[in-house]
Formats: sequence, C-alpha cells, structure tokens
Amino acid sequence: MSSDLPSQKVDQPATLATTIYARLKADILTTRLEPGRKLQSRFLMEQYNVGQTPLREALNRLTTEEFVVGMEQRGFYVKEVSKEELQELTKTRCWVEGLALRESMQNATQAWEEALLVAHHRLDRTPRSLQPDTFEDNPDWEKVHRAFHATLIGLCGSRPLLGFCEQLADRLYRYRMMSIAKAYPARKVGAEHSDILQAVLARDSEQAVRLLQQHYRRTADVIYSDLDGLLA
Amino acid sequence: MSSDLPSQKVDQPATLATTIYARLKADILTTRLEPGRKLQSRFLMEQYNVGQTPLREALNRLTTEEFVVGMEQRGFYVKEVSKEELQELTKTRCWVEGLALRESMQNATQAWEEALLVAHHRLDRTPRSLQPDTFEDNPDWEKVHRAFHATLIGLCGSRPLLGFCEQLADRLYRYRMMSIAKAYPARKVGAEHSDILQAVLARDSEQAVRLLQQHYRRTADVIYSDLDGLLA
DNA sequence: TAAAGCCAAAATTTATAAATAATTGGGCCG
DNA sequence: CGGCCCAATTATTTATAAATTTTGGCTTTA
Repeated sequence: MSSDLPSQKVDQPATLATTIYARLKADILTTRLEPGRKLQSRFLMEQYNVGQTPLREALNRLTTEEFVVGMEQRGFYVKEVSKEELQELTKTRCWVEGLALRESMQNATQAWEEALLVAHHRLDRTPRSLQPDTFEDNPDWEKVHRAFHATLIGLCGSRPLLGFCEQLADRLYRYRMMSIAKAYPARKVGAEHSDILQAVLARDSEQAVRLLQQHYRRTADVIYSDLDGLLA
Repeated sequence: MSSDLPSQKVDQPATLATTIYARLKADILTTRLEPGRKLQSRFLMEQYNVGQTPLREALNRLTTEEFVVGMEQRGFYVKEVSKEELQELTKTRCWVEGLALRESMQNATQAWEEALLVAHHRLDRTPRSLQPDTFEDNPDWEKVHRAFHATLIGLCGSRPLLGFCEQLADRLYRYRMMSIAKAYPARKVGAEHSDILQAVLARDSEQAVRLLQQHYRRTADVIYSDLDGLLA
C-alpha cells in the first residue's frame, strides 16, 4: 500500500511545537494567513493559544522550508507570492517530476499500477466543490489529488527527491488556492488525470511525462493570468 | 559575479539562534558531532554557551533539513549515516545536477564561462591537504570546490533547484569527510574537474553531464567501500 | 514651508532563567 | 513476568531582562 507515504511519523505523540507547526503551515498554504502578513508573536500566541517557545520553534521550522521569512531582529513574515516564483516552481516541478515519473515507470510493478488505478478512481469520485455551481472547497479532494500525484512518482527510488517534490507541491498549492474560486468553472482537470493514467498503464513514458508536464503548465497558466488581479 | 550565490543574507546582524544553527550544522557536517549522537540540551548549552531558546530554535531548523532527527518527547539526535542513504543521495544528485547542468549550458553566457574558468583555476591552485604526505584538511579547498560545482549549475534558472542541490551537497559532504583521510592518496580528483571544464567550454552537454555524474559516482564508490570499516 | 536629520519613547523581538508539566525508561517488588 | 514507582530528561509556560527596531516629534537646514 502507499497510504503511509506522505507522513513518516505515524503514531508519535506529537509535541505542541509540531502541532502548531502543522496548523501554521496549513493556514499559510490555504492563505488564511495571507502572503506578506507579519507574524507577530503576541498575535499568534493568543490566536493559537501556545507559549512562545513552541511557537518560535514552529516558525523556525517554517523558515527553513521558506513558507515563512525570518528577518533577523525584525520578526517573521508569511512568504510573499510572485509571478516569477510561480513560474520557477512550475518549471522546476515539470523537470523534477518528469524525471521521477520516468524512473517510477521503469520500476513499475503490478501492485503499483493497481495502487495508481485506485488512487485515480478515488480522485474521479471526489467532487472538486461541495456545491455544483458556486465553488466551495472540498477538503477531501486535495487529499486524494495529492495521493494520486504522489503515487505516480512514488516508485522513483529516491526519498530525497520525493521530499523535494512534496515541497514543490506545497508551495504551488498556495498559488492554486489563490485563484481556485475563479478558475473552478473553466478547468477540466479530470480528463487530464485520466489521460496521464492511460499513458502510464500503456507504459508510454514519453507520453506520460509530456501529459504530466502539460498538466502542471496549464494549471500555472490559469493562475498566472488570475494573479494580475490578485496582486494589484 | 557569482560570489553572493550561497548566502542570501549578506549584512544581517544575525541572531544567536542563527549563529548557533550555523555552528551546529558545521559540526555535524564535519562529523565533530558524530552520526547518531544524542544532542542533549544541557550538554549543548554549556558546550556552545547559549540558552535553551536559541538552541532549540537551531535544532528545529536542522530537523527540517534532516541533519538532525527529532524524536518527539525524546530529544534530538544527529542524523545517522548509511550506505543506502549514500547511494540514494548520489543517485539523486546525478539526476538533478545532470538536469541543472544541461539547463545551465543552454543559458550559457560569456560571463558564465569566464566565471567557471576562474572558479576552476582557483580550485586547481588550492591544495587539498595542508601537508603533502599525510592528509590535513585545507578548509579553503572545500570552499573553492563548492564554488566550482555551484557555478556549473548556477545558470539553470531555478532557485528552488539550486537550493535542493546545495542541500544534497551538504548531506554528501558529511560522507566525504568520513573517508577523506583514507581516500586522499588514492584519488585524482583534479583531472576530473578539468575534464568537466573542458567539456563545458566545448559546449558538449552530453559529455559534460556524463563526466559530472561519473565524478559523483566515483566519489561515492570510494566512500562506499570505506564505509564498511567505518560503520563496524 | 518642506525636507532631512536626530533623539528619545514605545513597541517588538530575542534571550535567559526558573518553575511546572509531561513523558520515558529503568529498577524494584510482588 | 507484569505492574508500579522513581529518577532523568524533555517540553512548556511564565516572567523578565536585554537588545534592536520603529515611531513620532523636534529641530535644523535648504
């Protein structure tokens, strides 16, 4: 199974620092804490009900992951977004996941193909929005979406590379969240996932990689044009 | 110039947490703090003369970079080494830097070629060991060595990718430090760097990438065989 | 009058220290 | 062998102190 891929620490009791780290990260990625916002310790301490020690530990962890920028002696800020970064992240993801998918397919096993099929089926079944007309984020969708993409590259044979891909996915997730409400009606993302699955099952690496990269590029293009309005 | 590539924060005053972070990282990478060692707070506080706040902040940063492993409720340990990780890191570095070098060469400029030439010249001039017969680490060598490799991929156009490469270099550096004294007389690493430079200047991407990957693979092979004795 | 420079007060971040809580691991005893 | 208690360590809170940045007003100068 691949259900234990994303988080290594399964049954660890979790310290407060780890808990607050996860909450902060989630709030940043969903832009509940908007890009560029100052993260004042007093505000966060009462907002999340923690002491300064676990709070600062969480902020320091987020700093090395670049979700938070720490200005020495001047406190912490939520990392800014920019069109340039969106492009760089997307380009990098296309390169690296292209590579990882190729390797993954080279190591393909029957169990992996079956897991991928299941992951895709779950994705296909989960509605993107909780309401058909207006967009209301369905938190389950992101989970199964991530699982599908993680399974794709999961057999590449490099944990460091998988970790890097996960980080790229996180950083790009925030950009997606910024424009999703607007882009929701336009995009037909389900077909793209199906096409990728078909290519993988047909063992056509070149095609699979091309489709995966196209998928990421299209997503970025939609966000890119939206970003004009959002950054104004 | 490319002299400001590695560290973004040039003139920041640096907090204690940042200072202790850098010292700990250096001590772990050079194996002055050996793999697997328990990092007790009391010991570190007196060893480095800092309070627990900046210390824990530093440890938390190192945790997200995987130089330190944090067992929840059970303190921190220096990340272990293993032959498997050495192989994974090397494989990943070959993939990713191969990709980055190809991109870099596609974006090649005259200034870049000249910077590379200079970087190689400096590397060529700097002795590996302070003494000709026995090995005594020359700290300058690692600096110029890193600069040469960083310049090679510096034009790839992706800061996230460069950051990832830097992290891989850090993590592999520790393995090199473990076996360098033994491997010193055997290896003729100077020629390999020259060959890479030649291929780049000849604009032969395929050859340059192949030589770079061979360079990393050979290094790993030497360490790999040494590691039997070192892990026993 | 406006702009620039300067100084002191206020706010904030950073660091220390000490006390408390929580958890682990080992040893003892039944 | 299992359960319980104790010692050691880690995690967290709280309070406080030190250092630094920010703010706002004041003066000086163009």
